Amino acid sequence: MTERPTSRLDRLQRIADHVLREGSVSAGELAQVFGVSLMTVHRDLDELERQGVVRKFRGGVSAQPSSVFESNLLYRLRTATAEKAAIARHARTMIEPGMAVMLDDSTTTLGVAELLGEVTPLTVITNFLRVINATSAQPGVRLIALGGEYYPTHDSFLGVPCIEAIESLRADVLFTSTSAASAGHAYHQEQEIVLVKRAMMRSANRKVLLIDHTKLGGTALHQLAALTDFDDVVVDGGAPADVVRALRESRVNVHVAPLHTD
Amino acid sequence: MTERPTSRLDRLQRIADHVLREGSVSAGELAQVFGVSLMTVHRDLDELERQGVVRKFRGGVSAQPSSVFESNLLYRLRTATAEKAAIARHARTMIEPGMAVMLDDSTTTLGVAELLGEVTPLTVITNFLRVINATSAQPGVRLIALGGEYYPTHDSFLGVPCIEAIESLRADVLFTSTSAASAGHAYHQEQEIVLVKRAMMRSANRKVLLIDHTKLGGTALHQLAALTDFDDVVVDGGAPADVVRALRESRVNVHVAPLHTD
DNA sequence: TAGAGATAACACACTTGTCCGTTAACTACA
DNA sequence: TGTAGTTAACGGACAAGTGTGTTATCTCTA
Repeated sequence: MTERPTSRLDRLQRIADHVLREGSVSAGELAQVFGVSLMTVHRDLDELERQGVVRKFRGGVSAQPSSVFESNLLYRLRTATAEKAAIARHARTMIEPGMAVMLDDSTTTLGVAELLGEVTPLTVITNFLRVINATSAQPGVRLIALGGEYYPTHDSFLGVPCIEAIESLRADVLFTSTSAASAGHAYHQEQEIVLVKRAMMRSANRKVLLIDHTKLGGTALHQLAALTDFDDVVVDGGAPADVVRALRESRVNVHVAPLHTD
Repeated sequence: MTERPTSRLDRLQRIADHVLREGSVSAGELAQVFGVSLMTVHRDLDELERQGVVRKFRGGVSAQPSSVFESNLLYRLRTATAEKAAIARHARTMIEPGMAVMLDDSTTTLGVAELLGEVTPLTVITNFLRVINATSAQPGVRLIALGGEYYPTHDSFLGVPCIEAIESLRADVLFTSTSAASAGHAYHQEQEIVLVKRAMMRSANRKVLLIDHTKLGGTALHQLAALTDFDDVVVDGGAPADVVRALRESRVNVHVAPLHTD
C-alpha cells in the first residue's frame, strides 16, 4: 500500500501524525506504508527526532509526550497555517503607520510580521529571531530587538535580560499568542514564556490575543491571563459559533477573521 | 578590453575599486571595461548603491565619501579577509571551554564566531545579528543576545537598551575590533558604536583588540580607548615590524597572527 | 558471533536559485 | 518631442542544494 507521491514536508508531517496515532512503529512498517526506502525513513525519523517530535530506539520510534513536542517551533510552523494567515490579515488592519508594535515569539505573530511592509513607517519590538530576521531587511521598519538568553526550541530570547528590556519600553499595541484558551483564561506550558508575555502585556497600551480555533477549549500548565485582560481577541472563522457567543457574553471583545475558502 | 571572466562578487569589488579610483564613471564605460552588458552594469551599480558604496545619477555613478562606505558591512566583509581569518585563528586559542565570550559587531569577530564550535561548551554574548544567526544553530553554545535598536549598516543592535543589557552582564573575555589604530589609541567613526564598545570593555575581565594591519596608522572621528587599556592586541603577520616594535615599546601586549601564505 | 537493524558513502535525478543578455517599455532632459 | 539613459519583463544557462536509492560497512543484541 503505497500512498500518493508528494513532497518531503508532507511526508514528514504524515509520518509524525502516524507515529502520534500509533504510539510506536517500526521503520520497516513506515517504509511500506509511505512507499519509500528504509534509508529515507531513517533520515525522516532522524529529522523528526531532531525536531523533538519522536524518540528513536533500536527497532523503531515512539511518540514524544505532547507537552514536549507542542512547544516545538517546527511543529507549530506546520500547524493551522490557513487559520494563522487569516488571523494575521485581520491583525494587520489594527496597525496604523507610525505605531510601535510589539510581537511575541509565536508562529501566529510571525504571520503578522510578514505583512508589516504594507504599513510603514513602523517600529517593531520583538524577542523572536524569525521576526528579527524577517523585519531587519524591510525598509521603513525600525526594529528594536529584545535581548536575552536564546532558546532553540522557540527560536527566541527569554529570561531576566529580556524582561528588563521590555520594562523600559512602551508599545502602542501588543500582538501575542498562546497555546490554549478556555474557561475565560489563556494558558501556556512554559514558565519562562509566561513571564515574558506578562511583561509584554504590562508594557503595551493595547493588548491583542491571536488564537486559532484549534487551541480553543484546551488548557496548559500555567495560567497566563484572563481573556478579559486583553483589549481584543482575534480567532479564525473555524471557531464554533457557540464558543464565540459564550466569550462575548463574558465580555471578551472577540473578532472573527474569515477563512479564505477556495 | 574585456578582462578575464570571474565571479560576480569579484566584479562588484573591482567595479567599486574602479569607481573609487576614478571618482566617477559612466555605465557604458564600465560595461566595456568589464566586458558585460549594460544591463548587468546597471544591476551591479544598483547593488553597490544599495550597499552605500556609490551614488548613482543620470549618466553614471560617483564614489561615496570614504567615511560613509567604510562603515558599510558588505564592504567590510570583503576587505582583508585573509588577515581577519589569521587573526580569528589566533583569537580562538585564547578561548577555553566554559568561558563567557563577548563579541562585538565587527567582521573580524564574526570570523571568531565561526570557529567557536571547536571549544564547546561556551557562552556567547553579542549584539551582532550575523553572530547571533551563526551561533544559534551551534549545539553546545549558550547564546545571550544583546537587544537594542537595529542598525542596518552594521547589522547589529545598539543604543541605550543595548548598553543597559551589557552592564548587567559579565564576560570572561571580550573580542572587539575597530576601524583604525594609531598613536597609542583605537578610533571609530561612529558615536553609537563607541558607546557600546566602551560598555563592553567595562563588562569584560579580559579585553582583546583584534585589528588587521590595514587599519594601523589610521584615525577616525572618535577616540575609543588607549591601546594599553586592552589586555591583548592581535594583529596579522602583514603588520610592519617597526610598528609592532613601537607598540611593544609603549607597553602594548601585541600578538602577531601569522598569515597562511600558500 | 550471526543476523537484524542502523549508518556512512556514493551517485543520480530533480528542484531551486543566481546570473546575465535581449528586447521592449519607460523617463528625464535638452 | 526626440533621444540617450534607465528600468521592467522574460527566458536561458549554469551552479548549488535537496531528496532519494543502492551498496557497503558498522553495531548492537540475542
